[in-house]
Amino acid sequence: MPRTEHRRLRADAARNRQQLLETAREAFSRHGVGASLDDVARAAGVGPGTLYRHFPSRDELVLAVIDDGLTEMQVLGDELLKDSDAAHALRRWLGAYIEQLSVFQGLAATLVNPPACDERHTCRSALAAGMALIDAAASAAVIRADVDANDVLDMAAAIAWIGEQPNRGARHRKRLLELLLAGLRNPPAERFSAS
Amino acid sequence: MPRTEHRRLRADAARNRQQLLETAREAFSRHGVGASLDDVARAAGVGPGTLYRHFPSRDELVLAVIDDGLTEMQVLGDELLKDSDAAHALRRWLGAYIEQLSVFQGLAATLVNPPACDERHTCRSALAAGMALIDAAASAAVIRADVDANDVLDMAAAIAWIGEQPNRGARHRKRLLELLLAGLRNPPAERFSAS
DNA sequence: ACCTGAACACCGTTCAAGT
DNA sequence: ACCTGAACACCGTTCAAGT
Repeated sequence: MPRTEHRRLRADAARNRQQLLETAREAFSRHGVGASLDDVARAAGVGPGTLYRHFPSRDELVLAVIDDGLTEMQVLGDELLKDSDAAHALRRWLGAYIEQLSVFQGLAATLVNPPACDERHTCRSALAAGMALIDAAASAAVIRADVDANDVLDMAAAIAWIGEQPNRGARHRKRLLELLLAGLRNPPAERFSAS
Repeated sequence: MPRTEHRRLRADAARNRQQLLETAREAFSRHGVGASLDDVARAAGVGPGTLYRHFPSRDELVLAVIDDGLTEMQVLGDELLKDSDAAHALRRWLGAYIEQLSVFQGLAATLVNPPACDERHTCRSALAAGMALIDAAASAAVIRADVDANDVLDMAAAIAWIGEQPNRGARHRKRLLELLLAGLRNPPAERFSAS
């Protein structure tokens, strides 16, 4: 069952909520996560107050819209954890994560924002799955053991952020992911003298 | 002479322009580059129309405020180009560049945006200086020769972007820069099988 | 040539009134 | 219990009138 109906709602309220989610997805696709919430409410056929009742903040609405995608990230992470090739598993997951953060313009910022992406959200489960993969790769010694897993996830989000800038796209994301992976794979600076 | 007076202006116009720049710097420091332009104009003692006359867009104002900082980046780049240690020079410059992009919340996005950072701006000279350093490092074989210099600059901006997110800061930027440098220094994936 | 500030359009958010 | 939509505050942007 979809997590978007986890709470018991009156029939009309559930319908409104669903309608808001669909309309919001459409609006975010077209105009990014900064799309006008007034327009969303209007297109969903409800008053602005109804939107705010269901989703107290923009971030809340954004996270609800991509809830399914985040669940997929978690499921994928759990599956890839069984993969015997930890390096391959990590690359796959990070690639998928970056693409997930790129479905709406401005989405990366929402996921990187701790107040938005808190314990109540699927977002956290997705990140936890990613951290497990990073840890596994470190244990298998296919990446360095001295990197902070949160830094890796931050870098992935940063790559998605770059990709959503003008004149950039999927190709850039791929290249930058390779750059990140190269940095993970290799020992810290030797030839680079500190400061 | 400061580039902020490159055009001849009537005395009162020049004074207004200078006042706007100072007030804007203050506002951007406090509220990020998204600060209210109305407030800036009010605090500078001019009407909103005057602000728009001097700076047709927010990006234009932002770039004017950090113009000196960008010039410093260019000068630093030119100096470091003479450094015999190309790896050290690159690290120094990228570190300074990341810090420069972190002086205001949201600044990194402005610099990454091509329509904002175009040929008329000091911003381009700064980026050119950085690219020269990257090329020099590649020629000296202290970094891989197959990385796109623009990707490196993008990554630096992305690191600054991460650093301006909640719960992150200068320490994160340092760590992530090391991660980037490790990726530059080392050959592309071997152990990581493609796809 | 430059400045002023009213005016317009738009948006997020709240809340009293309704069902 | 939930919805409605008017109302409020705020902001970017323009432009006619002024000096």
